[in-house]
Amino acid sequence: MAPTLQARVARLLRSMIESGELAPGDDVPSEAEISRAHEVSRVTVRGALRQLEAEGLIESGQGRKRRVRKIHQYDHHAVFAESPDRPEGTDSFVSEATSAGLSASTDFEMRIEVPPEFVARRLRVKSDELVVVRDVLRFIGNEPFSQQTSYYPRSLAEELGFDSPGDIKPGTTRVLSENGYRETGTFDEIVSRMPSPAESERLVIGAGTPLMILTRTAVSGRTITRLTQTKFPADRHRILYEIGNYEDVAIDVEEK
Amino acid sequence: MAPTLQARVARLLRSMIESGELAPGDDVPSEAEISRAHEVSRVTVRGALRQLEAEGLIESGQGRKRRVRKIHQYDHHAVFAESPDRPEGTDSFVSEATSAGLSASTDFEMRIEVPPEFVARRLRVKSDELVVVRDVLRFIGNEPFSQQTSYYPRSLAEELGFDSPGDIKPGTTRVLSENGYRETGTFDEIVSRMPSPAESERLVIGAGTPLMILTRTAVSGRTITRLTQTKFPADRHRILYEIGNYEDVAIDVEEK
DNA sequence: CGAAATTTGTGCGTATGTATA
DNA sequence: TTATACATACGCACAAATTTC
Repeated sequence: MAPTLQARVARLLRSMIESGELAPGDDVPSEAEISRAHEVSRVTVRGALRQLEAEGLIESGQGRKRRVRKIHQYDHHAVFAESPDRPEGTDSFVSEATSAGLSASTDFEMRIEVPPEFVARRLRVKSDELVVVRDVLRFIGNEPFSQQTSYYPRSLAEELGFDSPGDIKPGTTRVLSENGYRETGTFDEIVSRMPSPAESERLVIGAGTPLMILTRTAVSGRTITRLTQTKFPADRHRILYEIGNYEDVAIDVEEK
Repeated sequence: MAPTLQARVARLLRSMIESGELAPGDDVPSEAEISRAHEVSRVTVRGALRQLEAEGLIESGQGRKRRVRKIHQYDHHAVFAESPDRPEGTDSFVSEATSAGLSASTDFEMRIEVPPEFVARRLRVKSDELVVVRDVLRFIGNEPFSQQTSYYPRSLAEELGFDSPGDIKPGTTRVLSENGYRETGTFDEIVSRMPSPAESERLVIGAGTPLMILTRTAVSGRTITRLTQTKFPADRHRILYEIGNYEDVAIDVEEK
């Protein structure tokens, strides 16, 4: 069977991107140009471009020229990211970003609410029991970077005194650790899916880029201390797990 | 600003899905029906449906009715999946699947080739040096499940005798382990992106579902023993990391 | 800085092809 | 085989945002 017109146009543009003829950041030819050059209707051209956008290769917006998407790459070191053994008052996020010469900031919010069903299940609290929620939206410059929501059993938060809306700045794992709840185990779940419109807006996610969602349930001895769910726009993030001893060999992991 | 027509239609259908009025597996009303009911053109309806498809909420295909997507969920236990301490001749995949009453199978292929650049870098071999490649495509029933490619330094493969195209069935980590290369450390990278057309075809991935890619570099003492890259269609997979001791509390992690 | 040109987004109509039911 | 439903493809017009002058 012959490939369709729009498939042919898409393949042509795709190969231009993959070969580097169209480099990240470059303008993609306009709909009109492609239409004229290949003598196809604008509908056909849009069909082709839509495919490339869905593949995450290009980005577009009303009035803007289409561009070949460029991808940065931030690393989330899952094993160490929330370690209590780091300088006071810093997130792993802020320290990693500033050391790379980037301006990082966070929006912080705290509230007490009835937990979503899946949170209640993992924290083993009754579904009508309240939990303390800490919400962090992280930025690099003006760009949203990740969004994180943590849930704590209310009893635990009360015991350690972070149940008041007065906010305790970064370092809840540290507070837990210093009060006899050092984490002894973590259970991480990683899934990926396309963002909802609300998530797209909040995290400024273009079409064709998925969300990675890391859900960590942490344990101290026999106590479940927290559930933290982090949403990462997948075009800017990589999640790393360094396990065991690999330091003798220094694995080289730049890019891709 | 007033939302556009297609945005309104999309929002309406989305809320029907989220509320459960349209359940997973249900037929979505046809383009013609929606067009008549809301008195909008078919182009507008298609615009709305395309958004929902890009969000991964519905699936479509020429001639078929659109359906609300249903998602299974298979768990990849990253820490234990490739442990050498499992019964001979099984992968974690086959054993987990068959114990759940599912028919699992694999397509296996072995070859020797010049490694991609990122593989050479991680394995620390010269980019013109050959590596042994083992390729596995896993199925549940007739449905592709995941695709995995492993790379081994040729010298190591020769030493352990799995460098001939004669194929060694599952259990390379076991062979390594039994010959003095028990893994002492792993370095995992997890990224997510939309699949290329080739990947979509091979793994049968519908529009609106991302790929999760897990790249593991394994180390035994001072030797880098392998690089394994696994591609998971994100609608059917969850990657889990169980770290430390959490067994006293048995975290409840069904669904979502 | 403001106006004009460009570019993409939305929206209508119509027709034909093709896979599925 | 027939009917249905989606995919592709053409034409046109205007709106909205950005880019360029």
